[in-house]
Formats: sequence, structure tokens, C-alpha cells
Amino acid sequence: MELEEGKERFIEAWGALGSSWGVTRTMAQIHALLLVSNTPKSSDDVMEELQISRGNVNTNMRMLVDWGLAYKKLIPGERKEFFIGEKDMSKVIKSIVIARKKRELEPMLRLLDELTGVEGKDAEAEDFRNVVKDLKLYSHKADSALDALVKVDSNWFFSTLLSMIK
Amino acid sequence: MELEEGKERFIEAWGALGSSWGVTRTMAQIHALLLVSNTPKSSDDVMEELQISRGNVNTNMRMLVDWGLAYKKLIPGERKEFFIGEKDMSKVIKSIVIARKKRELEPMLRLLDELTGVEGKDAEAEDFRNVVKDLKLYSHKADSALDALVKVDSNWFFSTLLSMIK
DNA sequence: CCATACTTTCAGTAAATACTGAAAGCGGGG
DNA sequence: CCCCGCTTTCAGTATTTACTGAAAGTATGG
Repeated sequence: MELEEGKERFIEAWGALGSSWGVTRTMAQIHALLLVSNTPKSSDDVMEELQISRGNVNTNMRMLVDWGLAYKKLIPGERKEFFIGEKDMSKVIKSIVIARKKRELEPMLRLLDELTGVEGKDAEAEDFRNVVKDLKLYSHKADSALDALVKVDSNWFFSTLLSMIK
Repeated sequence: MELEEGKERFIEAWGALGSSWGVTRTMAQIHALLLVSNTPKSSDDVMEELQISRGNVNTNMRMLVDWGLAYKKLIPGERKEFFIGEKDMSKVIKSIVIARKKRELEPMLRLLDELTGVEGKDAEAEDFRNVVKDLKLYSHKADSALDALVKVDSNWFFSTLLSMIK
């Protein structure tokens, strides 16, 4: 396969994958483009290569920087801003985990805490409290596990995990 | 908090959470409704309680059954089909993991395998192959870890994981 | 302190996604 | 073997979500 074709296919696939990870298609495609580029890219470069509008590039680029998936790179003598992608996959994974945890798991935990206090002594209320309690247990475990995941070196994490389970 | 209010809030929140887990809002809401009900529900029950159309209930209910998040429950003397929700959270988590893995991770692995073979001897091609290689490594690790997760008892999994990391 | 080169914002619009409801399909009972 | 109660399907429509592009904002150099 030719390099150019490979890059295109990668950008497309990373975009599709991203959209099921809470990263919009375009955001993931920009990230993919940065991943497969060994030189920094300006907004104009990205606009041209992915055929998207300036506003779209700007918004998604800022999101990528927010998430820690890309960095601004100032080039001496240039007034434009340039960007490079985070290529360390363990960092990429960590960034995504952190963002999703904040967005999804934490609000859930807050709700579950409130729901523990539903009133009622009948079987129905009892059942409800049990579902909530169980869910809370798993959510807290998941929360702690994810915290741990982002703290430790991912390489170590996965290999230990595997040897433990096999 | 009253039981009814608790149920409503739970259904709403579970719906919102679901949508960021590849489960549509309605599918997750139906699942939530089944979770907090101690009696089986028919399509008509769900239509009424969630104020959604018959077609919508039918489609999403079948998806829930596909995913292993709900089961058909035949009630003697009734011609309607009734459904109950999977309340074992470890099973719920496993089901979701399996579905997403199939949908997301596996296509990615196939693509990455193809992309390993891009041609070119220059630095650019070399860099590209490295990104792909690295990503492939993590993807395979994640794949194995998820396989392991669905095989073992989740309770054991999480607690061992935690004690290992702490 | 203006001109210029770039970045940001956001109202309007396009695209993707999910839902409705009516019609067709299906199967058991009479 | 056909009626009835229920389930499934799917074209049309609504809703949500993402993108565009032009105008406003900002900073730098002269």
C-alpha cells in the first residue's frame, strides 16, 4: 500500500472510531492527521487537507488542545499558530479516559448518591435501593480503576493486568 | 426523595449516560425502566410509561435482547410478550463491553494490520509505520484485557485490580 | 496607533440520527 | 382456514448534532 493511501485510510478510520469514543469525527480526523504528519500543521493546512471550514478547524483544534491530544507549536518567524499531535499512545488513552470520566462517570456517581435516599419500606422501594446500591458499587470501582489507570504507566498496567489474568 | 421521583430521575440519567456508551437514549431508558421494575413489562406498558411509539419500543427492545440487557419472559395465559431487565451489573458491563469491542476495536485491529504494510523507505513512511505499530500494540493489549474482563468474575477482577495498584 | 495577519465566535444551515405510525406480517384458537 | 391479537417493518418526519462562512475580535510589527 502507498503511504498516501495509508494515511487517508488511517484518518478515515480514526475518525470513525473516535465518534464512538465521544470524540467527534472531525476532531478525531484532525488528530489522526497530526499523528501521521511529522511536521507541525497550521489551520490552513488542516482546512485544505481535510476540506473543512476554518471555524470547524478552530473549534476542534481547541478541543484537541483541551483534551491534551494536540499542542500548539510556535514556529519562529511565523505569525500563524502551528499544531502537533500527541503521539504517545499511552498519553492519548489517558487523556480520553480522563475526559470521559469527568463527563460521564462523575455525574452518575453524584446522582446515585442522591438516589440512595429514596423513601419507602415496601419491596418495590427496597428493590430500587438495591439496584442503586449495586450500581454505585460498580461505578465506584470503575472510578478507582480508571484513576489508577491514568496514574500509572500504561505499559506496565496492561502487561501486569494480562499476566495476572492469563 | 419519593420512589417515583427517584425512578424518573434514574431513567433520565441512565438514558443520558447510555448515549455516551453507544446505547441510544431510548434504549437505555427502556433498560432503566426494566431495572427499576420488579414485574415484567409489555410493549404497551413501556409505550405508556415512556411516552414513545410502538415501533420505537419494538426496535429498542429487540436491541436490548440482542445485547443481553433484557430477556423475554412469557407469562402463562398471556399472548403478549413481556420483558425483564438484566439486573446483574457485572453482566450488564460485560454485555456492553462485548458489543462495543466487536463494533469498534475489532475493525480497527483489521485496519492496522493492513496499514503495517505501507511502502516507502523515507523518514515519513518510517514514522507512519511507527505510529501504526504503537497503536497496534495498545489495541491488542486492550483487546486482550477486555477479553479477560468478560471471562472472569467482574467482582474479583476489580478488587484484584485495585489491590494491585494501590 | 493604524494596518495587517491571524483567531474566534456564532447565527444559519446541512447532515446524521432517532422516532412515529400505519400497514403488512405472523401464528394460535376457534 | 380465517379472524384476531400481537409483532415487525419502514418510509416519512422530527430532533439532535455538527459544520460553514462571514463578521467581529485580537495581537504584532511598522
